[in-house]
Amino acid sequence: MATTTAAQQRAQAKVEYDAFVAACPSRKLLDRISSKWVTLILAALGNGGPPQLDAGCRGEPRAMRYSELSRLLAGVSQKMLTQTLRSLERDGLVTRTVTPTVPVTVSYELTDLGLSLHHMMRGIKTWAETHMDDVLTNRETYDSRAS
Amino acid sequence: MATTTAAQQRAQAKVEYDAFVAACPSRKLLDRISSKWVTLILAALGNGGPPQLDAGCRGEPRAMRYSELSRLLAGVSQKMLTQTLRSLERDGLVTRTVTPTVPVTVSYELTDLGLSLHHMMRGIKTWAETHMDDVLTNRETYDSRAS
DNA sequence: CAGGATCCCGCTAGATACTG
DNA sequence: CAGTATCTAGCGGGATCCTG
Repeated sequence: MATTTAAQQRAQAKVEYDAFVAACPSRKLLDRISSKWVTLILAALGNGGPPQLDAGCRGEPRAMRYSELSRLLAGVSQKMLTQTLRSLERDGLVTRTVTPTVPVTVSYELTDLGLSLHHMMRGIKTWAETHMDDVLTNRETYDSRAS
Repeated sequence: MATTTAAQQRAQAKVEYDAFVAACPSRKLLDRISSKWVTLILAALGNGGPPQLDAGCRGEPRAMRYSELSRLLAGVSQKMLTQTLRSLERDGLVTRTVTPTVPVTVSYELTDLGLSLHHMMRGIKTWAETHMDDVLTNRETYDSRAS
């Protein structure tokens, strides 16, 4: 007979990862995915590129080329874009497909895992955009009070 | 008659902020809220402290004292905790209440705005915890393939 | 107890230049 | 086109000491 019961195993699995604990790997994972560029890349791939002009009409998730992403995420350096994409690929959130044309074509696409994270994070970018004015107002009052 | 129609104003408001644009203030805001400590602080205040042992039973949002937060967010330095709380207060996401006892008592609580962001972000921490194993597996296969 | 103020280090973002 | 390589400045963030 096993020394650990099924109940004990379930209990352990339940608290297996806790990001409140410093040493927990999920803390590191949380740190990686809590980044500006990750949020924007997921939003780009998950919504099928730039926001449509006839807003409200969000695109489907689709593969995008490196240069497309580079153009859409204005101001991102090549290094950061490549680096972030690599890390996402390593974690299994995106796939990297190389088509040996001349010149070579590389496209990125969300995996199912990446798509599930996108669903969690798509709201963040929107939240920042829609509540920007509130935050700006709050800052003004805060700064004026502090004198 | 105004030179801008209501429709034009609505159209402008609709694309007022876009985090894909480098110069947009929402890009900076996104950067601020996309941080490990922000995510964890919001999770702490929004779920009323540490995860209940009888899991599934999430607490209500409630005020927490500085020392409570400090204990819960294992490994956070005083500097980062104070700094992050200040920034959240300035942006109007949390309130800071000082009770003039001896010694002084300081508590933090989510505002409505902070609560709305918490609803967007609560999933992130959970996602990291529940998909940790998947990610770990993906990393292994990635690293082994790359030789 | 709840910070403020400093010092300081590491990393990492960003710019630039080069390449298959 | 889609990167890699290299360098550097800046700052995120930890450690320490101090205070109301």
